[in-house]
Amino acid sequence: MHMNLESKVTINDIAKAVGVSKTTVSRYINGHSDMMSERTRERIRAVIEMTNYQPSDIARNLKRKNTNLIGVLIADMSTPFSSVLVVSISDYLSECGYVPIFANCNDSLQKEQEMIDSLLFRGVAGFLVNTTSCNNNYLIGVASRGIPIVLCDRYINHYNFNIVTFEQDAPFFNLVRHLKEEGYTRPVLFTQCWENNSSRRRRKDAILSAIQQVYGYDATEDVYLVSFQNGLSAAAQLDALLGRLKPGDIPAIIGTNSVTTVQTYKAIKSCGLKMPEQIGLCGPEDWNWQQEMNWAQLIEPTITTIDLPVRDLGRQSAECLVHMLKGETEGAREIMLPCGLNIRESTCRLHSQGDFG
Amino acid sequence: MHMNLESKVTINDIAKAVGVSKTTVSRYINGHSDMMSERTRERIRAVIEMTNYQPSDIARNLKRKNTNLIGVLIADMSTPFSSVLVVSISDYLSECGYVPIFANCNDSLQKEQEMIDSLLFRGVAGFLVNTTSCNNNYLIGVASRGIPIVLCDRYINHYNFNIVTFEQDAPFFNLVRHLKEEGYTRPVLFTQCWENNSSRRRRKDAILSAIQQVYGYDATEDVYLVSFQNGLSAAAQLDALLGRLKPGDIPAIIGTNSVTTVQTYKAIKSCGLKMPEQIGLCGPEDWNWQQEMNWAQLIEPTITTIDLPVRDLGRQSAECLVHMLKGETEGAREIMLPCGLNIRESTCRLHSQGDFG
DNA sequence: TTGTAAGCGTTATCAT
DNA sequence: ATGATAACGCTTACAA
Repeated sequence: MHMNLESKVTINDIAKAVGVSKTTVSRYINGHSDMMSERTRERIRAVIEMTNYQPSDIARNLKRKNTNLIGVLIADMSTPFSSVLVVSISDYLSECGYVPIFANCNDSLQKEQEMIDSLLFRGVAGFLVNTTSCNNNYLIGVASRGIPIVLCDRYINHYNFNIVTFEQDAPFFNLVRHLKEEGYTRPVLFTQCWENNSSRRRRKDAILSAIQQVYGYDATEDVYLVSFQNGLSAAAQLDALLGRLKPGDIPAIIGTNSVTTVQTYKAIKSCGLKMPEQIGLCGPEDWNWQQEMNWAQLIEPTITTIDLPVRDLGRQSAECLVHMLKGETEGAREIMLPCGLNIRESTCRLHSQGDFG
Repeated sequence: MHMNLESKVTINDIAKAVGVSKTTVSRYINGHSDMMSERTRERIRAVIEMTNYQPSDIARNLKRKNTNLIGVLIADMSTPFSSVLVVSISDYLSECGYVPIFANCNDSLQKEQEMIDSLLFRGVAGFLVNTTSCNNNYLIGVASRGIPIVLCDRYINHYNFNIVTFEQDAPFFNLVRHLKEEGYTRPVLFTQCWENNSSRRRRKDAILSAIQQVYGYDATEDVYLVSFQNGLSAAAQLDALLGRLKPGDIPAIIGTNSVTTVQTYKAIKSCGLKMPEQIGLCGPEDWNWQQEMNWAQLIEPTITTIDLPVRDLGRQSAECLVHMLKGETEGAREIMLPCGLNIRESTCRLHSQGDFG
């Protein structure tokens, strides 16, 4: 059975029932029972168990002037990426006795600051943030007051935050090399705006640098900005790309996130291009849903992806924050999570008959 | 600019600065400034604004013995359904000044009860629950202590909870009628286990009843249990179905959730059946992602779905709970949200040339 | 080994 | 119209 639901039992009740002062009970609760008579200890234990007493977090927090609340700021909660992140953060923090409070910032810097304020007044012990902006003085201000902050897959300029990100260079290098091996002569980028999104920007840079290394030229000209608002649809950009192709060019498009990649997939399909023969497509898979719903394996052809371990991202950043909260920090550092490469049909011109998972 | 980040200012500081007692300041904060001199009121206002003072939630909660915390229990946070739900609940509650605390129950009744306990001790003001079980005496116990609870798309037997669900009868009736019109002679159900999932059970019943009405027979025999664990894969069940078909039967499969439907899609594809000609497929779309990532429109053929307004579910149940918290309740009631029917290629045998969005 | 008492930042009950 | 003062449930010097 569970707690006595009738009336909230307090430390006073326990003390009275046992016949000791509440100081003694408090000591017991907090594990300072070393210098306590075995008899007292046992009786307190018994009564606490019987009554199913649990100390009030609220009173505790008031006294200790700290809470076990963690503010978690998510740039845009409505993405598949975020939902995986949220689950993993939530699972780990509650394992450790912390309570995550999630705040959806809707990609608005202003909303983000409001949330920070509100969470601060609520007394959160630290922040886990997948922030909206690259230049976030407000967050820097909070950090420099000594409030523990860990960044999830985001950079902020001019300040050394603890940070957990995905490894970019190696996987994108491998991907680009694969594209070359498959005979694609023109690797290009389709990306949403990277202005205020540090991880998008880093990804773009990593890809350009991989192309530089593998193909030996600067592909900056082949970065296509995709947007879902102002006419820069994937379809429009695909048209633009096709128009700029030289004779003999075989293009391969790298999307910088799953939405862009999916939109590009649709565009390629509807203009009748043969994939992977005439054009290749690939992108990161920021979306570790149950295998049962994996779009990249559902559609035809299946899509080559770089596998971002979003669950790990959540867990590791939460772990890192918990370390900081316990004062076990050793200076700002960056954790880079290794990413896998899932080669699938959409980029395999040569062995189209191959064995794809 | 934002709050003074230097030191937490308390009601005492304000009182001292203004030169009044903290009682007066407290009155001001809580809007009991009716019988207060204009002068005092104004001076308090000014100092509060200057210092950016905000009363401590913790102290407040301790004193008032209630909090603005809402426990939100989610059966399985890792589903697309849940992630949409979480966002909408979060958005609405924080609009109203409440703080949602999400708990992932991992489909475990035990975990759910632990979470309830922990949240109760933490002092949550109420619960929003998408619970695991149909028979949840523990939850009933909590409810009968007067703690406000609203159920999201879930039923619990033997107790009248406030509840928000999806309308089932009309949309499934329309769907089944559509199947008949398209010439499918054998509507069948593919569903995961409904034992402990009240909404799955209700959906199954609604579909069977629709078949009864439209086709005039009881299709209980054509309910196929799909599982991702013990050999009852969608592929295996599809085999079973095909084996039981009579000459001339044209089957249409109705999945009870998106995962089942997607798995069935894969199975149909890999056994080479022509869809929609030889077999139909449809299911609910419990997954209102950005339109950009909608699987049902991404794959070929596109899939006919019943559109469950998950965002509305979250918002309405949160609204309902807030009403209860404010004491504006008028007895237990059920809100049924209307669902749309998206007819797409996968069930259109007759007008396969038709215009599908 | 245990207890007393002060205080965390509020609100609420009396007074004045 | 405003102020003392006592809680709320807990922790922590300091005492004993």
